[in-house]
Amino acid sequence: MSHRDAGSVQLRIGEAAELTEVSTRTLRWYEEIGLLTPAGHSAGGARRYSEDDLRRIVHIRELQLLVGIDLGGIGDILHGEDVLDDLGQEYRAGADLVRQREILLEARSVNERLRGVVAARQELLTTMMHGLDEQAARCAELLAGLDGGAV
Amino acid sequence: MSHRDAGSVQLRIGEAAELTEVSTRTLRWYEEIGLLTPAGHSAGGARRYSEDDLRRIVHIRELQLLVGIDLGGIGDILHGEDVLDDLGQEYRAGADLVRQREILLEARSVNERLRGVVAARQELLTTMMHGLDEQAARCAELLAGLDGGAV
DNA sequence: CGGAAACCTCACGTTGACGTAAACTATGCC
DNA sequence: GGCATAGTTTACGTCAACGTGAGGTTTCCG
Repeated sequence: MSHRDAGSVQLRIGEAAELTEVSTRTLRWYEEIGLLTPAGHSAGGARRYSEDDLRRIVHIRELQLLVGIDLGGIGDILHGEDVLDDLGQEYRAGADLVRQREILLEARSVNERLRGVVAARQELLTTMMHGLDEQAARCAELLAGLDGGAV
Repeated sequence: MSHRDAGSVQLRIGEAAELTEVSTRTLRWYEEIGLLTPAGHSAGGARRYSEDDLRRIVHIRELQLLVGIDLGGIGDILHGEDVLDDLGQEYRAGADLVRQREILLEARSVNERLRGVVAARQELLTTMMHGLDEQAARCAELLAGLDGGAV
C-alpha cells in the first residue's frame, strides 16, 4: 500500500475546483467525457479528488489553454500517459512482454506527436516574439524622436 | 505610388482562402467583426484581397491557433499594430504631436501586454517539453529493458 | 454573348465547452 | 437529530467561431 495515494487527501469537488481554479461544472464535464475520473466517492456518492487528480486537472488546463489542444485530443494524450504510468507499475509484475512492447510503442508515438506540436508552438512563439521586439524598438524610436528631437 | 501594393495582386476570395487555408466563410466572418477589410472590390462588389491581406490572415491564424487569443483580443492587437504602421507613414507628414505620442503610448502598452502573454506561453511550453523529455526517456528505458534485458 | 463557376447577402444550424436553474440528497457541525 | 452548506443528476441556455443552404448576381472563358 504505497504506490498510490490511497488514504491521502480526499478533496470534495468544491475544494478541488477552487484549488485548480476551474468550476465544479467543468470537473463534472471532464468526467462526463472521460478525461478525469475522481479517485473515489463518499458513501453517499459524492466525488472525492486526490492530489493526483489535482495534478491531472492542471495538466488538462495547460494542454487546453497553453498548447491549444481540444479536449478530445487531450483525451488521447492523457491516455498515452496513463498507459505509460501503468506500465511502470506493472513492470515488475512481469506481464505479457509482447503486449508491453506494443503499448510502449504506442505511448512513444503519442509522445513524439505531442513533442512535435509543442516544438512547433515554441518555434512560432519565438518568431512572434522577435516581431514584437522589432515593434517595440520602432515604438521606442518614434517616442524618442518625439521627446528629444522636436522640443 | 510605392508605399502600398496598390496595383499588385488582387485575389478573389476563393483564391485567398485556398492560399491561407481558411474557408471563404471565415474570411467574410473576419470582415464582419472588423478584423480584416479586403484591399478592394470589383465593379460588381466582389472582394479583392492583396498580399498584405494574405499576410494579415496568416497572422490572425497564428495568434488564434498558436497563441490561443480569441478574435476579440486579436482585434485589439491588430489595431495596435495598424496604429504603429500608420504612424510610420504619417511620421514625416508631421501630424498632431500630442496625439502621436498618445497613440504611441497605447501601442506600446498593447505590445507589452502581448509580450507578457507570449513569454508566459513560452515558459510553460518549455516546462512541458521537459516533462515530455522525461517521459520519452522513461519510455526508451523500458523498451531497452524489454529488448535487451530479457531475451 | 451565353452559361458554368464563383461570388454576393441573408439567415438559420452546429459544435465545443461549459453556465445556469430546478429539484432533490448527502455531509458535517452544534 | 436538526439544518445550513455543499453535493447530486437532469436538462435547457449560451457564446464564439464558424458551417451550410437558399436565392440571386457577377465574372470570365470559349
